[in-house]
Amino acid sequence: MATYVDDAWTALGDPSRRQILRRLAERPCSVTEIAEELPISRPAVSQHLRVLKEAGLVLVRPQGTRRIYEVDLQGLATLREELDQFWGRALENFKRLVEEETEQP
Amino acid sequence: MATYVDDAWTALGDPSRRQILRRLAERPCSVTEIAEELPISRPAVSQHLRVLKEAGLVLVRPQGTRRIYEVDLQGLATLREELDQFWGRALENFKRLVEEETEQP
DNA sequence: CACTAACGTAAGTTACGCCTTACGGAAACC
DNA sequence: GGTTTCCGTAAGGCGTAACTTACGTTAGTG
Repeated sequence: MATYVDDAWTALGDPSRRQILRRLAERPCSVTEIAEELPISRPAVSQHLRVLKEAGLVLVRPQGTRRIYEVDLQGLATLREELDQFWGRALENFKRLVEEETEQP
Repeated sequence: MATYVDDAWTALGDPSRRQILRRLAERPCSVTEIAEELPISRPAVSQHLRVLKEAGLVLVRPQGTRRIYEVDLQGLATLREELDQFWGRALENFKRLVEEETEQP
């Protein structure tokens, strides 16, 4: 269940994909629309969207000949939770270490 | 100021680096210590730690011949804030779209 | 002062990810 | 039915990131 999200981190490792996702966060739009605002070709955008889709970060909604992509809020929420958990654990261990140091200098 | 964090996302794009960071979140430890638990060589770990350090995700603390690495809570917090902002914006736009649709079907 | 342990870095190889062009298919429009 | 638009995928080139081995350095240890 969490194996899915690990790919989300890998997906966000690419600058172009982060830019695409940022774009989709503003409003859903088509492939061509995205490609026009990026310095890469349309097929390249298609491939990035495929990766983002497999990572559970975007959703597709066919509309005529066009395919409207949008952010998958659920996938994004899962990512946020994972980062939160990680952050919490790091903070815990940090506090614990500080306490141990003050107890035994 | 935010240029820094963008590299953090790239840094977390690598599975080995995520594993290293997870390890450091449990407790700070040395390079050799990390390498022993990973399927890669010690110099490889060194290189990963360098990337994580430049991304502002880890800190180094020399201790004798060893170098103790630990999670940089500040860098991690910045990352969390960025994700939070992004998530908030996506959620806003989603709500807005739903409202627009219900108003004009 | 050797000797060892722990580490960073350089050099080199290799594998993989990103991008391109080219092609084929599905839906609207005439 | 022909044409156009929009899109996904295949094939291939290419840069680079991730790893390895080899070496040099620094700090403890006897």
